Amino acid sequence: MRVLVVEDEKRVAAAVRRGLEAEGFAVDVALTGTDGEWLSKENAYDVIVLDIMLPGINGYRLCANLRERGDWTPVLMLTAKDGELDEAEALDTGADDYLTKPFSFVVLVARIRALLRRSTPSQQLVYEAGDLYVNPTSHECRRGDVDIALTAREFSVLEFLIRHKGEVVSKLEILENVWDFAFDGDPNIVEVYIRHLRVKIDEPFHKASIQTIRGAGYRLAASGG
Amino acid sequence: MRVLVVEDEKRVAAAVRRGLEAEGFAVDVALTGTDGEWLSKENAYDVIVLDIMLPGINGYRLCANLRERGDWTPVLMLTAKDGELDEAEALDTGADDYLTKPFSFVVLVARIRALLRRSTPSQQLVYEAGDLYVNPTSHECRRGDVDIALTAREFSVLEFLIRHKGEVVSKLEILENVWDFAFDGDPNIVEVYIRHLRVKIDEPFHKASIQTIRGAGYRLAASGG
DNA sequence: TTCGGTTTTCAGCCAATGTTCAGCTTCGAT
DNA sequence: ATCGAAGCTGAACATTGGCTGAAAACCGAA
Repeated sequence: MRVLVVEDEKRVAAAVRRGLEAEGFAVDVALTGTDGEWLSKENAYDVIVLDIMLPGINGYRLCANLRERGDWTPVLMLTAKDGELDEAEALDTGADDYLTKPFSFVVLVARIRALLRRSTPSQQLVYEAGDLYVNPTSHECRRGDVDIALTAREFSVLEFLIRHKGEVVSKLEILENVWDFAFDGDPNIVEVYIRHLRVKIDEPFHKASIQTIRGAGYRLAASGG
Repeated sequence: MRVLVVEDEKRVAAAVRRGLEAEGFAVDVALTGTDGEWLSKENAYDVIVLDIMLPGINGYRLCANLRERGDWTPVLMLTAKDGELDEAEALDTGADDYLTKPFSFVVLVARIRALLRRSTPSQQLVYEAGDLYVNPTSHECRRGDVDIALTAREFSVLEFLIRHKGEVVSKLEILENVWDFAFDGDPNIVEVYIRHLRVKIDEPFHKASIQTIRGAGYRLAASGG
């Protein structure tokens, strides 16, 4: 799967690239609208991630140009928090979805997958570890056949853990992937959410699927604890 | 795998080179930012390790220049303990990760591997020596099919030994690789940890996989003792 | 605006881990 | 057989990392 990222803030570009590559996408980055336009003509991408504010050609135009020449590659627009983007305008120019900065990897990847699913149906992702079941698409979580209600954050943390089941993931990795990459609060928050998850998905079932590896991080037992 | 190390403190540069070569990387070292820039243009590296404070072009600039010309080789930034690096700034210029001095080889190598894994997913490393099994990714250790719980330090020491199974490794090497560069405590600590490991991975199984080579160091039997 | 749920901060606590140390044992050279 | 160096060991001590409950801040819906 090839993704083109057009984004001038290097930091965001690098972060997005990292996140997507970790997911197994092949990523090209363009730092200006002009480069982006050129790359999009040269290559066939499966998705284009497009910032609005760009040197050279801006995101709206670039997207409009694509559609103009009959290129219907799914486009995901990125936009700063306030104003800047008029949702209507984005969708008018032919974008398929948009995302407000700052956002977390988990959300970004989810949106991209959603776009891909539209163009290439099939393969809906669900994760399992033992009798633990997590479906990001429908936002469902179950242990055996007991439904478990999770808040958005709790869900993201669990999703990240289960995607890496059996591996140790450090608190920092969790923080970087689940929170905005701009997040600079107390890393203790990860511990707090681990606790919430344990209370919801482990303790009632007398399980211990979330293990602490002191000095290294946490690990979700691949077999469900 | 080719690594470029740009670092002006000769001592650190030499240490890093040694450590990485021992890991099987091909290492080029540049002592100034200018040299580093030139080398990075001439050759295709898999990772670049970049100090911030450099004569000639500094680390930030060098990294920014790379990205500017569309080179997205993973960059790991090195930084002195306090101030100097603003994490945000490092990531702004397009670095993929950063590491605060002093750091240990094991950590450095782990970070580099993590970066490589992002660009080339899959291949998770596990080590074996006879019936002894060590998996750094999941932080698991097993003798036969008995799980063994190790602390972070113990694990690092064992990881180092098993990566060099069959070879004699000196106490100093262990110290330099597992502890921080700057560690200046009692070298006896290595003996202490060897003891801990023997108690956990050998004695219960009536094995003697960690052998003492008097006057030279230790050796983990390649056949598992 | 108020309210309830969610997210985040905070501070104290506890236990696991890391480190030092001093005395002991083993080894090998003489 | 003796001696010194190297290594072993158990215990004491210091430090850190992680846990937890509660309070504060935040946010969106009514």
